[in-house]
Amino acid sequence: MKLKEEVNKVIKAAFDKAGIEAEPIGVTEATKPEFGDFQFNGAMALAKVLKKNPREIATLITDNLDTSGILAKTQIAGPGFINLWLNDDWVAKQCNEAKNDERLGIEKKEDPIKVVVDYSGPNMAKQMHVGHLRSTIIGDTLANLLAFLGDEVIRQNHIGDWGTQFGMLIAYLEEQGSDGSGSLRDLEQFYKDAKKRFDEDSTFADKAREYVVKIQSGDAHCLGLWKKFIDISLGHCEEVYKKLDVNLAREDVRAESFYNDSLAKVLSDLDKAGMLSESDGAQCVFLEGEEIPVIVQKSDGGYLYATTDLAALWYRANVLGAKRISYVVDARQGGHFKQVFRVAKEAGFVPEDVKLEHVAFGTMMDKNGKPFKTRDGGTVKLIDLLDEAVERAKEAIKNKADYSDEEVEKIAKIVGIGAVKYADLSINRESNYIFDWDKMLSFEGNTSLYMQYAYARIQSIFRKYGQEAEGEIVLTDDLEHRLAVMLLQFEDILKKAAEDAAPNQITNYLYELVTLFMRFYERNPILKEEIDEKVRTSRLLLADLTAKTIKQGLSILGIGVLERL
RNA sequence: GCACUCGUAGCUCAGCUGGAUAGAGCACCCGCCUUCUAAGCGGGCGGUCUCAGGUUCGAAUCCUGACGGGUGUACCA
Repeated sequence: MKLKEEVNKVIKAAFDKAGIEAEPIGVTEATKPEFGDFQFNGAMALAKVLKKNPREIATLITDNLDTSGILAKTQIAGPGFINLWLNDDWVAKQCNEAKNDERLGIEKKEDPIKVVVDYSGPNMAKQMHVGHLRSTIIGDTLANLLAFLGDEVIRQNHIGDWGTQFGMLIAYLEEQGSDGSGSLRDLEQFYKDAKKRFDEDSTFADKAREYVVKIQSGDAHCLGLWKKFIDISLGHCEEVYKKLDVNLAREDVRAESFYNDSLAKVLSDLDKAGMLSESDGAQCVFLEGEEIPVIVQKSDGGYLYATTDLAALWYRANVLGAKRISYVVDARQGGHFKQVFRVAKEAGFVPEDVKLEHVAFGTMMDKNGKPFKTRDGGTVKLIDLLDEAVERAKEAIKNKADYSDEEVEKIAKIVGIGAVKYADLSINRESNYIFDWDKMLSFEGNTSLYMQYAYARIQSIFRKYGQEAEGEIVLTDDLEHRLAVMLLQFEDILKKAAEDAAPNQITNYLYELVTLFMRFYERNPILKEEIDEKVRTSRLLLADLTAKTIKQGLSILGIGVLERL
């Protein structure tokens, strides 16, 4: 239900009827319940244009507002605010329609486009650490969200599998024996050991350098080793994805190496476009207004990540046919993407109508506001964080109820992982954020558990009720009214969140929704004997729609719900 | 130096297409389980929205500047 749009239509109709030629600005949610459901603040702005005082204009508008349909009541307040109350019957009717619809009344986009969401992008030479969390889950959420709204989403995992360090790594892998899966269990350690070997033994170092060249020239033996290394390394990532319940599969992997054969063409195309110039022996693109050029080929002939990104942009726009390409990458790469996007557009690699966006996110800091490191200067491994989250959830559940071990496992996974994801998704992605182990694993207040708990409570009501609720939603008080209106806002929220690529708008909404529901739950009993049958049915249905909305919202965030908690 | 970004309660953060008395969570204090799950609900405490100008009927929100944190700044990704 595009709620705002419906209300805006009513305002527009009033404008037409009143003979006001200006296009009305959109309504906004009322800032307080006393001010109704929505407010229209356009009267003040029109004062100058129409040369009338704002209250007069507000009166003119309200006199022409149709209060026989969507709206029940209007009110002029302050300098010329128009407060709008939605009609209970109309709201109830919309809720009734939503509850009978699989998609909760949310239509699929009429004009879907292909969208590439580039996220996660782990480096194959390194263990995934907490810093990779944001890209992975923000990207996954964005992909889920766009897919739900109807776009054709193409997930792309641009893994780092190419570069000089792989010579060293595969040389070391070879030395460690044929299988490698054992010594590769801890990639961080493996890298350190290989590096140590590289630094201490010149014969090994020479071999490593030789292997780099060999992989790049397609030597079968080295390529085989490299593939094995990537396979094992990617397997580690997939273990994390599985634990995180992230929708990234093998077929979404489009590694750096995939673009290897296109790099020379990137250069020649840039040259054809007359954008290439040499500087200090390197091939560069100088952009107007930019101090630093985009280097696409080093003086030694090697290519750089800008070159790969250009090849990837070309591929995504022309082969995959994407109209929106979203890179969910650390904000520190903002300068890089700004330049690469410009080069891609100016060189015609990407058509004008394709939207390129860097969905940037802030850096993780420690409690002192310094870039995050563990005490010993390392990084917190993502897999350890996830395991710890599940462990803590387990502890919290154990003394709650008499669950079987199996149930405890299942619940702890959903609760623990949900908490970690929610903690990350619920903050504005653009700001830096402080990594706080305890906060991330907290189950109090604005956490995923709060939503899961509300969901479980609702399911519990239905278990107790023991039958399907048949009937209609009828709103009987202000709290039910507010809850119902909030439920109808779901689509508006999702649309905005998709546009802004901002998962925290969804968490904010869910939190507010659930807060309202919790109050409703406390104040408006459902199964008590003295409750009128029709009221009971209506409340049951309202609770049901709330549960479905929570479930759908959390599902977009990649967080599960439980029937019992 | 230049560029980007952030600065809101003791702490962690919302709010930023300009709107009415700036909101949560945590922490602290008080109240609520014979009544649908107390991982909950209600109430209290807590703010010169970094500072100074400007635009506006109206600024936490937009603009300019200062200060402070973070980040980036040609052959790593």
